[in-house]
Amino acid sequence: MTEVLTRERILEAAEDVFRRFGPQKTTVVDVARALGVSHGSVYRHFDSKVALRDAVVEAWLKRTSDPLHSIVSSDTAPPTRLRQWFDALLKSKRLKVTADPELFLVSRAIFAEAREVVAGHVANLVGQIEAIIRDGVASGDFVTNDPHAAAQAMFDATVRFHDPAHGAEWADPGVDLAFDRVFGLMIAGLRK
Amino acid sequence: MTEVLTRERILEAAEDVFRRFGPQKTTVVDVARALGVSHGSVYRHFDSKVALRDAVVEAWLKRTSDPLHSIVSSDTAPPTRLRQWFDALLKSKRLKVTADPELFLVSRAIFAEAREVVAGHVANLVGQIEAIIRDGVASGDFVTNDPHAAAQAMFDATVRFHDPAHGAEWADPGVDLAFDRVFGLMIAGLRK
DNA sequence: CGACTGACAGACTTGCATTTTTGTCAGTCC
DNA sequence: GGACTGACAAAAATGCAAGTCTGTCAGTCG
Repeated sequence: MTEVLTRERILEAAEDVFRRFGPQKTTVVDVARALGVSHGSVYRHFDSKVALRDAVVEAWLKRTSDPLHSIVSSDTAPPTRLRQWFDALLKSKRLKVTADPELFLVSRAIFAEAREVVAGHVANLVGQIEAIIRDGVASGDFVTNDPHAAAQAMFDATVRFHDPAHGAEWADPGVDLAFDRVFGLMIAGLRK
Repeated sequence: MTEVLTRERILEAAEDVFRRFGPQKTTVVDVARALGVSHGSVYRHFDSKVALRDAVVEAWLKRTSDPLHSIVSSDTAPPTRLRQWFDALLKSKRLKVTADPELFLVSRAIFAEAREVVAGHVANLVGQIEAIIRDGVASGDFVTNDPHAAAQAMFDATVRFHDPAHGAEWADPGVDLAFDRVFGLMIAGLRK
């Protein structure tokens, strides 16, 4: 009758419970209870509560970067595509602040702890920017002899608009204008 | 024999005591004791402990922006001058993390609270960048029809390198390279 | 008269005893 | 035999009583 307990079932249940109670307030006994098992069983799949929390946030972050892939491989002109990509990234980040404030707060903490969960996520995003820049170089829209460095630079320069540490500033009505200015300067640099 | 109690004398004493004990741990009675007065007297000059703390941090931040003025008005070529200015800013910020970790931590908190103390500091810095950009436009080194927007963009794009929220990342040996990439892209955007 | 004091109420901290939670592991059960 | 349980020790969180700090204000003192 009962399904076998898998990593995936635990992750799903944990995300639900985290969302209800906030990750700070939920205990691994709560997660186990939601699955109808003892908390000892959860420890067969995750070494610690921190590992579980990180895995939940990782999956949640992955759902940010996945839909952006379709923009990367669209056939819009690279400068416009780059803008669409960033707009989608920022929109998704802002949605997360309002839709999942609890998980957003944890991701903020995890970013600060510089865990390698985040390094993977960032590398993925930078890779996507790089792909668009390479297309732009091929089409003659962009000029750069190091697309990877340019992609890193764009990611770093837009930290204020996508890093959870700055989440509070996104409510300010001036951020859109601020992003516009930064994006304009970057794209001018790429167009040379 | 005893001097009159002034705002300035309180600020000086408070900064000293904050540096010793950390602003969290120092009480206004401690500050008053350092001045040989009762804490009630401190309240004649500052409305609250928060107001005192903000004033101390304001003075401390002002000492960052003041020495940068001499770079703004130097006669180095604008692109080089802009780089020197940023190098000086980042160096000073990093010095503060190590030299005054206690005050640095408070400034982090104050930045997050978005107090208007910080708005003034930022406006000042952006004004300095703007002045260098205007010189660059005059000399033909830079092309932009909105030097103020360009200055704001440069400030926002370098948030990762000067905002206290990112202080922990400055220890990473890769930051210098990261700043180089961002600065290179921005300057290319200004040169057009 | 105005700079300054210090007693005071209420808000906020601290320290500590109690309870909860994490993480382990010997043992059960299918 | 391997998935799972639940009693257990150690670590961490909680609540709460006692102490400390902030901010005020009536009153002193030169």
